[in-house]
Amino acid sequence: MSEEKIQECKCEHDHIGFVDMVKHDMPADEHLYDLADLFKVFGDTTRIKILYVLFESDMCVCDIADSLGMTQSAISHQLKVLKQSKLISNRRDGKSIIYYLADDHVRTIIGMGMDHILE
Amino acid sequence: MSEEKIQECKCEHDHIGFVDMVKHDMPADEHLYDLADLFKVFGDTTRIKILYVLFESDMCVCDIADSLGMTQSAISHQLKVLKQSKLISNRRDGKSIIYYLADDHVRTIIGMGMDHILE
DNA sequence: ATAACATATGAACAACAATTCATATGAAAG
DNA sequence: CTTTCATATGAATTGTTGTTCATATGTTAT
Repeated sequence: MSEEKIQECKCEHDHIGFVDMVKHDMPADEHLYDLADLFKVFGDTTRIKILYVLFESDMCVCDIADSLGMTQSAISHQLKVLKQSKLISNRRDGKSIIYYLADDHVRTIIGMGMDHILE
Repeated sequence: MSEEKIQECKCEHDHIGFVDMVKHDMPADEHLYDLADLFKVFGDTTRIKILYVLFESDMCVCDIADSLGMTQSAISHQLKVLKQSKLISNRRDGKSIIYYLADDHVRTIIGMGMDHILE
């Protein structure tokens, strides 16, 4: 046990009550990690830009790279991250791979974020 | 200009059209940074846990630390981050500083995230 | 088959972020 | 005013992440 590492303060608030309440409604650790990982994906301007680009139209990798003025490799790495989070998906079209938004969660989440920063 | 660093692909899609369209609807760089910064805040399990704790009740620093089994210092550092993003706010109550959720964006954004990871 | 092209990937490097530890601040009680 | 307590902060450390560079994969066209 590493309980002794955490200092107990002596403030007058109801420790035990809160701790129990929290334990009850806190999601499972696994879900908390997944949730943080999802938000991490939105926490990078390159990925946000890619998502905005895909708001407009399904698009191949090289067009995304050109649109953002970045290298194909950098974009490809980030597309992989976005795909792992199931925010985007892709299909082949001839030589190109076309990426597109997987569902509407992306728009909603980014919309909520925008609402907050624009107060 | 560093335009020559970015390679142009020769795929048959309508480059110029897309680039223009994107430029039109892409938010200003400043907003994109703010947006990414906001999501970065949600991209850490410690901060997510703190927010969940505050869903239950306004709470002082030491109670938050105890609830999560973490040191006061670690929590205090993260509370600062959360406050800078205006997700939480605080008030003094005697010797303690009580933190509380600043508005309902937090619940909505985390709710959207949960929706996505739970498919 | 072979060449050309679009995309993916692995390793390396640099920038960043989270926790710890030690200590500072600042309110409250004696 | 001095002590105590709750919180804040700075520096150091360690782990993580984004881009670049070089190269691999796999499809299409000749």
